Amino acid sequence: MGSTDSKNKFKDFLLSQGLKSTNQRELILEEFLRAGSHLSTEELYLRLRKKHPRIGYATVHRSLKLFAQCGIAEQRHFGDGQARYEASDHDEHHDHLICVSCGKIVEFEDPRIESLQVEVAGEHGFSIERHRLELYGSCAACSSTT
Amino acid sequence: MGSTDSKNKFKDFLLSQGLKSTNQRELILEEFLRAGSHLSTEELYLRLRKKHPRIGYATVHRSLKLFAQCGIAEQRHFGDGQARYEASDHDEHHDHLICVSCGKIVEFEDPRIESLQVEVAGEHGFSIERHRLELYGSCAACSSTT
DNA sequence: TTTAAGTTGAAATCCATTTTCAATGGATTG
DNA sequence: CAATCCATTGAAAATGGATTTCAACTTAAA
Repeated sequence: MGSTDSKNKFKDFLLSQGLKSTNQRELILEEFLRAGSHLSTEELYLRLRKKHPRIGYATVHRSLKLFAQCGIAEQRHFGDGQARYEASDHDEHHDHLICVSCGKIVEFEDPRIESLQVEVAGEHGFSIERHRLELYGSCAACSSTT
Repeated sequence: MGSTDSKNKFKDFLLSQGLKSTNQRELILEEFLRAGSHLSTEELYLRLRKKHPRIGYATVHRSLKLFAQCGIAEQRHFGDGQARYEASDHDEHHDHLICVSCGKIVEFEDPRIESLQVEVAGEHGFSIERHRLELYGSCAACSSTT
């Protein structure tokens, strides 16, 4: 999904909900899309503050929630106690590899795992809505350093 | 792993760390083993309080952390904002199915998924230490009620 | 404009978790 | 057994990320 698509989708969302387009929301969305994935609220706030010191943490927080509601972002938790957000890519679901040493996060997808999940859930009478798969370990760089 | 094993393992752990066996720790461990899986600190504390009103929340919290350190318990997060603990079963790893409607938690394991995880991680140069796989959806009972 | 309603940012609040600290208790030593 | 040392306990306070409050400010519709 291109960044223009996301911006339009967000505008449509605001309209449809009777919410307003504001300068802050635009700035926050732009920085969010520019910054790449897996940012915490805090990190996005700090990045924004460099150029726009008047934007408050609460507004960043509220905007990220709106992005998630609208479907252009997704909230994640990787066990460090902070929520992180990533830009949605609705065509492709993906899971995460997290390096416990340097914090690097790599996305992957594997249809074989996906279908096994559905199968296993079915055996227990469950129908899956969503799932979370995270692999924690050492990336190539960190493995070779040890 | 039997409950006697866990108790012995915990005593050995305390000794090896220069920590002390106390009445509270024994009571908390017994209730933890008796109560079954996926309890939050709060839930365990409330159960204990019925029979032992003098045990404090902080002590329950600290004991659970000790159980985890010692390897007889594991901490989990299922996205409801509370940490949960379950008794370790070191022979068998397992993952979780969580019903988003009634909160029911079912454990499962699938060696095929496990080995695919190792394979996929290897393709990205990662060596896995641990992973987390959670499937969220509706259990049989909740699906039929809708 | 004018007006009604949503938005903003600083500060306050929330809530699970974690820490503090004075009192208490376990275990080692003489 | 008594003395001593040091870990433990529990109530209360502190912490930290997430969320809400509220008065001032914007936006967009009339």
